[in-house]
Amino acid sequence: MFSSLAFSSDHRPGAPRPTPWAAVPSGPVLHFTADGGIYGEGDETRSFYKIVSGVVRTCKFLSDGRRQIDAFHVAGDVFGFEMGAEHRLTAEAVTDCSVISYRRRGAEMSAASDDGLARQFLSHAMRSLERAQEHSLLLGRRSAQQKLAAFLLDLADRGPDDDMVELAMTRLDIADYLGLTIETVSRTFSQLERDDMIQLVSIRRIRLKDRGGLHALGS
Amino acid sequence: MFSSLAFSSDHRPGAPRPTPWAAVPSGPVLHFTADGGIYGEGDETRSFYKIVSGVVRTCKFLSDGRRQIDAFHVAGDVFGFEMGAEHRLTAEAVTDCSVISYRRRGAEMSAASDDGLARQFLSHAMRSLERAQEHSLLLGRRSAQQKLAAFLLDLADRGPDDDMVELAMTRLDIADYLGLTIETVSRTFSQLERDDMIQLVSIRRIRLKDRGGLHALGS
DNA sequence: CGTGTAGTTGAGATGCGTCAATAGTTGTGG
DNA sequence: CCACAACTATTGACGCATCTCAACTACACG
Repeated sequence: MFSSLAFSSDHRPGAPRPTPWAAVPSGPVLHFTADGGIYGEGDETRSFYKIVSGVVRTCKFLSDGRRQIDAFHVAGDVFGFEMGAEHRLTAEAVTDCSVISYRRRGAEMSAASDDGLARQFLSHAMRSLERAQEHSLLLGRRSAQQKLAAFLLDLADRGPDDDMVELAMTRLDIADYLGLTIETVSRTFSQLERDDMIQLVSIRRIRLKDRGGLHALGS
Repeated sequence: MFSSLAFSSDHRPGAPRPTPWAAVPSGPVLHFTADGGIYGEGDETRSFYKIVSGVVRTCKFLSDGRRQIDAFHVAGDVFGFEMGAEHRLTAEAVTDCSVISYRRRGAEMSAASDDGLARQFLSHAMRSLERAQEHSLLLGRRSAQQKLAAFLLDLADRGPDDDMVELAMTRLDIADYLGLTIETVSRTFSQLERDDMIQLVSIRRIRLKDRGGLHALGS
């Protein structure tokens, strides 16, 4: 099953969402423009963040410039929470976005006195772990078609319309998330359209015409 | 850097290790023989485990029988700790091994009253997450040579001898961990030997002849 | 209406998978 | 100690999925 695909949100439209980190003193709301950097690998972990609006990617880079995107984060998601002194990933805005920043020190002190908060952090970490493990299965053992199908189904599940997907990210982002090249992503979209499983309505809009078929690809 | 490769232990020989989960009431020590199942995906999470001796793998299966090994766990490592009611992975003994089982209920109750314990769980989850993310980078963006080189260097780092690696697992296990086939693993070992970077002393013993070269492969 | 960026498509190369044969290793029983 | 079976690993030949390089197209923005 492709229940998660290592996205960072369980948010479903209409589902009630607990107010996270209520006890953590929050900092200002920050705004970033598309492709703007939020923090880099190795930066000091002064804060972590919760998205108000927009999409954020967290990723790692190889020395040759290639990139592996770890996850896409959407409204309500928390990212950048670390135990160590440095961020292990880079965070960048995929679209224009607004995020609330929480002071790390504040969170740690709160956790020391607020047991429920420690629980929330743990719960968050375990959900992230689950997604990372699902993502490993996808990266290690799936074909390009299966990767794209799972990706689209996952996006559809969290969007408002079950059959229409709005892509916030470029083909390059998708490729770097799925461990492919942009050419393979593009060709595979075209192939899925020829197979009548999807319709490329516009460059950033995809209609799922055969969810059953897409799901079956990943058997 | 290949600092971790998603293995589950930071243990270095001789390094002091804190006694984890001291406040959790521990159950009996269990013994498993090589290739024995410890728990399966979907099993109720009654317990989690700490390894006394031996090696354990945690993995997921696809419907076609293919497997993605998530991590190899060695003495001192904790595995099987979950938030949900069911295990999301399968755990199997790679070698004969002994593990201490901890009752989940006990752990949760302790965490509710023991703040330090909640912290330890969080710390464990964050380390697992870090490894899973490193593993995703490896699976998504590395060649077979780079995967094997990183794997060997990681094993060497945690073994007693920096230049000699003892493989507890079969080629199939290695392949399923790195997202390859046994043939590719075997061929790549042979190629690395031809390139004078390693020596296949015996089927389960590999001498690293050029750590610098191996490291450089992953640039 | 040009210019730049993002996406698509094609042709060819290649790395890894698949299938198949061989070799080595381990365990068992005579 | 040897013979045999079963399992594990290696090697080769070949095919295919994906990557690479390159040309072309579509769209956004001045």
